[in-house]
Amino acid sequence: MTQDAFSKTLITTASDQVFVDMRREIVEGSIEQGSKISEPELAKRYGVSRATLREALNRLESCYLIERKANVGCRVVALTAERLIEVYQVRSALEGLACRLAADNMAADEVQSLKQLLNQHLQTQRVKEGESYYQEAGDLDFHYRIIKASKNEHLIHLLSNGLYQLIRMYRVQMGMVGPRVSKAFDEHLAIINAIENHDGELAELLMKRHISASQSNIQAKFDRYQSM
Amino acid sequence: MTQDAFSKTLITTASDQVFVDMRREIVEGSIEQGSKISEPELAKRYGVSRATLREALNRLESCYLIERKANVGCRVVALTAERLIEVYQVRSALEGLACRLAADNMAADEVQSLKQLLNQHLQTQRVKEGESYYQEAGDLDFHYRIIKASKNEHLIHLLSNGLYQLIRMYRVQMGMVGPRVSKAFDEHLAIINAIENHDGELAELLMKRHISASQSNIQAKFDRYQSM
DNA sequence: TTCTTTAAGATTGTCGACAATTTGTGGTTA
DNA sequence: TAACCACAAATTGTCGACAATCTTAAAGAA
Repeated sequence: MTQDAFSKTLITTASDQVFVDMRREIVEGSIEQGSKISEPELAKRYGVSRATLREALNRLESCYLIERKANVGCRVVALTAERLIEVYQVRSALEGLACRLAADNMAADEVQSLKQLLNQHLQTQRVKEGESYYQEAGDLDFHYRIIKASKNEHLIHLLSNGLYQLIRMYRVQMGMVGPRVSKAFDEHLAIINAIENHDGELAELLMKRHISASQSNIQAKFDRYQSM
Repeated sequence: MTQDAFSKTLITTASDQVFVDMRREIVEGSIEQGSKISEPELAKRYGVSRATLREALNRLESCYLIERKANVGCRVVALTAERLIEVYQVRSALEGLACRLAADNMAADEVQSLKQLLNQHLQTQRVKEGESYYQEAGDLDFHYRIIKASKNEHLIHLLSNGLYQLIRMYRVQMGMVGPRVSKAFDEHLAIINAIENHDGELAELLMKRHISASQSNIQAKFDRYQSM
């Protein structure tokens, strides 16, 4: 899988490595959602001490991938329909804000670069039809750039380090890969235009609508998944 | 100081205690903003091992009160004008959402209870004029109830455990105590009315405006503080 | 049988010590 | 003088072991 912009984490220490590895395994489902986590077992598996593992667990907790209870232990987050709605409500508000700020702040060359990304994205799409990871990474990169362009460090952190891994987890495990391609492209284009015109209000509205559509899409998959 | 609803944390372990204690000291300024944190020193001061202290530091990091760099250490967050703006932009978006959801979800008796809180709040205000903590706690409780009424657990967690301690830190250390009392009361009342009428759109707008006013207020204090 | 109690097992919380890395200081060289 | 390097001190990262707590399963009472 090609790595998306959200997943790039500077790895310095052993616990960084464990954190990144576990994050990937949880998001991709290798470590099953809702399952209990045994500290001794995982420490052995990653070849580190429990202290190091616990450091990683702490960080996984702050990005909402695991939940802890004192004297009881950790559990991987469970993907429920309710949580999906909650997360997307929050995402909509935050990314709407990011998009409005981006419309205010983004320089002309940044907008051009974003347009270029979108075109490139479309090309890849046509050539590699069916290979979903490119699209997934592409979509994420688009959102990432806009979030970055908000220039609001707190907001950037909240979305990149906090929310997006959980969103990815839903998308990956629901098998969100193909269908919404061309439609999402048009929506992205409309958002860029609003940003280019520095129309923050419109940009925010379009982004919220875009995310709302994404939510409906994933929710439909979720319902199908549930009824199997 | 009377404790506000946001600060109530269930204390089970030693690191819970250290976490709550340090949080209070950082918010109130006993541990100076921007100062470096020495793990051995603080561990000794709280009478716990470094492992326990580090557990607490991890949690302080996830509520944005300290910042860590690998192999370098922790530093208490620095209260800057830029960060204040960033935090309030995020707060406005999230609490606006919370308020809209509350307007959709809140039951009649919950609304009554909220009205009652506001009245009680006003009484206390008149009696204890000058004693600022009541007001501070009262205002926070008002916001807390609305956030809770959103019924969105993710949003609740994001605001209560994530953002509000940092907001409190600004308010406490800037000495936000007295002046905006009666005006804030009217704004609170208008918000309740919108919620009672289940007018989510209006409730969101009013809450955002209320927070925006709060921001201007605190920012003015900040500028005065800076120029001293 | 069903509910409560109790004890054994397993898991998490905490500790002190060691290893790895960074920081500060002093000396050397251009 | 200024820049660079080397070394020492201090700090953070990591480890294995012990203490406190929870879970489970067996034994006993209603």
